[in-house]
Amino acid sequence: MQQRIPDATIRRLPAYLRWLSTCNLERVTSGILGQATGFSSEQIRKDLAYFGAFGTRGVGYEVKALRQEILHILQLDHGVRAVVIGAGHLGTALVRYVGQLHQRDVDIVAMVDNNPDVIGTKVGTVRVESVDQLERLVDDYDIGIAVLTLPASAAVEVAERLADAGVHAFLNFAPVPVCSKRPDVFVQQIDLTLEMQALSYFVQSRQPHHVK
Amino acid sequence: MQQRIPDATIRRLPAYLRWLSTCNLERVTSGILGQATGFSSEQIRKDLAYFGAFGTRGVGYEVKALRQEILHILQLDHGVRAVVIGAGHLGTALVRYVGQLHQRDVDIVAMVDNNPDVIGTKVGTVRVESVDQLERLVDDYDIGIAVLTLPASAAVEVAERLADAGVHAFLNFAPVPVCSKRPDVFVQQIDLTLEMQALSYFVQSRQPHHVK
DNA sequence: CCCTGTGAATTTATTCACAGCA
DNA sequence: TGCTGTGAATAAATTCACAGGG
Repeated sequence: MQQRIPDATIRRLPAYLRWLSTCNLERVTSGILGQATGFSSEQIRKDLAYFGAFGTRGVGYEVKALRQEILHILQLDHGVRAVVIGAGHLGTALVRYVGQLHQRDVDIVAMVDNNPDVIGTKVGTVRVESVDQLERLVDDYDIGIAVLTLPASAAVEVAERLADAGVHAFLNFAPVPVCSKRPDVFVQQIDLTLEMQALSYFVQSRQPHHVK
Repeated sequence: MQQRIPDATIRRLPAYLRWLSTCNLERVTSGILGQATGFSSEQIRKDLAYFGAFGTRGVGYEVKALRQEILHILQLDHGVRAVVIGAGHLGTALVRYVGQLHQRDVDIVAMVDNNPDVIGTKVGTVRVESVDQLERLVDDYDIGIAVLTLPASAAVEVAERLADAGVHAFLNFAPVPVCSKRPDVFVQQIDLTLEMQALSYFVQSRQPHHVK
């Protein structure tokens, strides 16, 4: 074995995981899981087979064991800690939203802002820290992921600081590319206006397909 | 001509568009545009060539003309109207966020909620309407896009109603697949917890690549 | 016989390489 | 010469098809 795992596979695993966590079944087949998550059964079998043979032929997969397996693959059994940079509308909304879900796989341990009025306040159970403390925070909490919800003007510089401090994974809501020159850093861009503009095309073309 | 346009191409066009709208240049080359947006110059040339030959050999592209062309391709010169369903933390944050950007290509004309306390209030300039008025709203404003920021429990049903009313494009923040049985409906899923879980994998693997 | 696991075929997307026009 | 436009080559992802164990 030991071949490279497709990106696309990794992105589907969390969807499988969520369904497995809420299905209340002992066993599933790739067909059932596919129905529930919207992917084809072959795709699911192929995705899982990259990591080993977890199923039983003629029967299917043990839900509990499969769930553990995916948690392990995604390194969610270690517990990953994240910071949200920017305590504006979007940042606070995300923190509250994630807080509502009882899901402690990825733990948001702090928020960061530069506005003295919000530094020291709390959003749910999460404290807002000063951006001056950024490096210390990353170090103290062993931060793996940073969620960027700040203005484009500030995002590039702060991302650079975070990367220097050892954060190698970003979820970037700022409408600007960050750390694009750093191959050691993984950036997932989420850009609402861009998504909506792309949707505009698909509205008219009415193409018969779904995107995950 | 008249071949099928790759999805991936359509998703890149909005990024080109944004940069063209803010670059303050007369002309660009595919190389410059690539540098700025993080894509390769060949990819940009190929993307644009699907729709015609807009450039001049040895020179590059006329910024203003190219911008118009992309607006037209994405149907953003028509003006597309959107509703945000759910006036909770996330919904209001999104509306404020998009309101801040002066960008009237996709116009958020209303929000919808079922909570009597927020119905009738305003988020920025956008009014919150009752979910009872959903169908009338879609019809009156000729809504093309719906942004779903409501609980999973309600999302499926409301999406179905929207689709019946004629909305064929969704940006779905609810952690549940919607309208998966309707090939005429295009759904772009955005799922924060799933994205973060996938990031967790990439943190450890430190793969040298970027995702757009 | 059912459902997994997997090579092979196909489709989709990206990169290369260069011909051709300003 | 410089940069576009594009066929050809490559790489990535998905679907097919079926062998094989329970």
